[in-house]
Amino acid sequence: MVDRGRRVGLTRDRVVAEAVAIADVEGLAALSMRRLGKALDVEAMSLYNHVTDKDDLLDGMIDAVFARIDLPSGADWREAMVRRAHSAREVLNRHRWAVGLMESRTTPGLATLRHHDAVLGALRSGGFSVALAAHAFSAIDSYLYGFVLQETSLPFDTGEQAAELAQTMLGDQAAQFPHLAELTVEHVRQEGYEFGSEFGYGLDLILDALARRLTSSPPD
Amino acid sequence: MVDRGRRVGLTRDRVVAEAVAIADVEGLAALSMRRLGKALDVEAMSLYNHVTDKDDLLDGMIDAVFARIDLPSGADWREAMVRRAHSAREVLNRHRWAVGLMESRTTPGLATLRHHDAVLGALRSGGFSVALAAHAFSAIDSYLYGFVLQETSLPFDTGEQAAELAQTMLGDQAAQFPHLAELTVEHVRQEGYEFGSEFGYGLDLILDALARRLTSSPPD
DNA sequence: TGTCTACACTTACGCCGTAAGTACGTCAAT
DNA sequence: ATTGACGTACTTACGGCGTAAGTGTAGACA
Repeated sequence: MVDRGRRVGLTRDRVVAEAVAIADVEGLAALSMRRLGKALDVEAMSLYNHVTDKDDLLDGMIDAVFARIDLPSGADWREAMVRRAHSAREVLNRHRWAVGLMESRTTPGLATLRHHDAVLGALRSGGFSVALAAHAFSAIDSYLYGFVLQETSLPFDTGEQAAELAQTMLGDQAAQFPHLAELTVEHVRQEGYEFGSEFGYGLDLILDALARRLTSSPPD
Repeated sequence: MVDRGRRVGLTRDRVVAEAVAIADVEGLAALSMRRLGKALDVEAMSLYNHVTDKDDLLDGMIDAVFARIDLPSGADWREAMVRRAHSAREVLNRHRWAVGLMESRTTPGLATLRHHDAVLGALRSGGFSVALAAHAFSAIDSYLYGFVLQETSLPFDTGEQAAELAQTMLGDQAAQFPHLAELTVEHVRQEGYEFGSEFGYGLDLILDALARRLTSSPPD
């Protein structure tokens, strides 16, 4: 029988943290209770002393991710939004499984609530009405999650790889999809193109429009 | 032995369509090869004559969803974008599993390519440069997917339900999250509020900003 | 010292995706 | 009319999954 006296006590946090680590390295699909137990030197069933469910574990993982995103800070609301958006993008990219998982989670954890509250707070003290803050929050977060969703599912990193892949995918059907072909040839196949740099452009679009609503304000 | 002479031939399309139907009604988690086989009156393994993998099946399902989204049409690019965005939102909402699944698919199907090509085409003939069309495409789709992602994971439909839920979730911690509390009380708890109506607002933000870039154009 | 509690353990069940091999209906060529 | 190849559905089996249920033991406190 294994020596369990000297065990460093398992905790929910340790379990969740290890689950995050496994999902990062091996993908969410590879995360099973048995795999997680092995990583923690414990049988799968022992994990259930710290987690009610696999679902509960997944909830915890999402919350752990939110805890790593920088809260917005600073007097300038716009700058604060930009910084936290980039932080969020970076964190969600480091944990590629997170966005896809969000769809199925419905009960936000503490860090998630704290994060959302801070974002709303930054907007409010930037002069946004409650209604406009709600609009801004929804628009920015939708864009953020959607962008990361697309970004993480891309099977390439650089523009060159993208162009290559696009060419083989389009294949001889290039004629059938002229605009995609055009995009590939004239835009993506540029020295130094990266899809990631699109992020700032779209974010600016939204923030520009919000700024205009804020100053020339009909309050809704 | 079962009568298999009179069988209506299985096809990839029939298999995919039934898989979509099951995922719609019972959720993606309930979709297993055995479950799908049962629905088609066939053993699980027979499905592999029409589908190389479960992954291949999932690819097919995503493509089937894209096939149901209206292509943009009409002379006015903005109106065309609005219509196709609403169509996409509606379709993705009817197949709640789709957005979450997109994250893990990397090889787009025919309908998907056709759809993306048409969107780019509508922008180009609306006067967008290749570069601006790329920006617009990325921004709009990110927003679209992100919005639906959030929308489908909401455990409520009306503002009242949302407010109720928010109140119980915040609980006595309302003081800890003042801005969320404020939002709930002053905004969400309105007669007739629905999160869904946020969609148009954010979309307008993006389209407004794009229109401005288009007319006062530095071409990038 | 004796009892209680917390936590890790074992076993077992019914699912899952799919590799491998088999049987049969259909149809073109003989 | 017979044959043979092909397409398709079938059976069996394997290793892995989440987790219900029950067991054993080390450490804390009386």
